[in-house]
Amino acid sequence: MQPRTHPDKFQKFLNLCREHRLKMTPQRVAIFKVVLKSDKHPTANAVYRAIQQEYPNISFDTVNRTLLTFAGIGVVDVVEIFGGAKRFDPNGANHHHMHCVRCGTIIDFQNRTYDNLKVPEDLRDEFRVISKRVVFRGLCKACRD
Amino acid sequence: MQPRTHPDKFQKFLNLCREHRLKMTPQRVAIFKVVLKSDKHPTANAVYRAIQQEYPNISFDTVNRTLLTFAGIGVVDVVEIFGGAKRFDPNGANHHHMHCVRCGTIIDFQNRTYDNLKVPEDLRDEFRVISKRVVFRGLCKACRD
DNA sequence: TTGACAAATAGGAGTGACTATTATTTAGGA
DNA sequence: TCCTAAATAATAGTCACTCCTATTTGTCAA
Repeated sequence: MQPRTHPDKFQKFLNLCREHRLKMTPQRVAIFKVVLKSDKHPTANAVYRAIQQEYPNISFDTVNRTLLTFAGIGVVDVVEIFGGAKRFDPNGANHHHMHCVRCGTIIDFQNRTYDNLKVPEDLRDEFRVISKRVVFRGLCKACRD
Repeated sequence: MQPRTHPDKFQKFLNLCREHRLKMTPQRVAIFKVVLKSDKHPTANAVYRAIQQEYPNISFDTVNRTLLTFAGIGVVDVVEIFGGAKRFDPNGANHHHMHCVRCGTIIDFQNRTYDNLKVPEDLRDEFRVISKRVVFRGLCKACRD
């Protein structure tokens, strides 16, 4: 049941669900495992298609609703987009994004300096910041040529 | 025809359209003026509803297509979102965004330090950066209470 | 100034991505 | 084991585009 890799992530997932009184269904486990394994930033539909291999009778609505529930309790993140379907991110670590304006690919990258950006003093009264991210738009190597 | 304020922005708009061989139709002028006046980050539908006051027969498709055309030549920007309808931004100046996770409001803010973020050396080979933006997610003052 | 024509628009149909509804099933506590 | 609230499957409905086609209109060249 538990993936061989990421045992700590799976445990953290179980703990978050327990904290929020979510029932542990086989569908939820399967959805979590698919998102966790994905190195991209899958849409609800992409997760749905992957899950169907194992659960042919699962409904899209269940997948989508579950992903939104997971986002609500911090199991996954919803990623910023410039239109189109929502994308989900299992990457718990702080990271930043590059978006290719031509092919739509989103590339993660790490940067300690960006992680430590200070929120300007005058904004702290207006806004409680939960997450910070630097977003680049441009052309990836393949699309640049 | 030309808005009293922003004469330079309107001229820049005309120049960009001419450069790209776009015909200057009354619909395009009206759409540009609506987006320019908007201090929010309107959706295509919001622009459509505003335009209808002046042009009751304009079609949604014309508004949407025109906004995408404008985005393509740099007259407006498409703003990062976390789902839902595309949002457009007339603010030519470099700026950054705060998104309220509860009510969805997007607040612009200026920050010189963020404007001058250096793109990491090792990414410059992989990606040609066109724009940079810092994106906060959190709770605005109204939703925090 | 006046055609000619490619570009642009209006209206409407079609598609993808959710989102709501409802009957049925099930996880998890008493 | 039983009960109940939560979760799911199936499906209908809504929203945000996106495509298609007939008609109109800027723009340019004569």
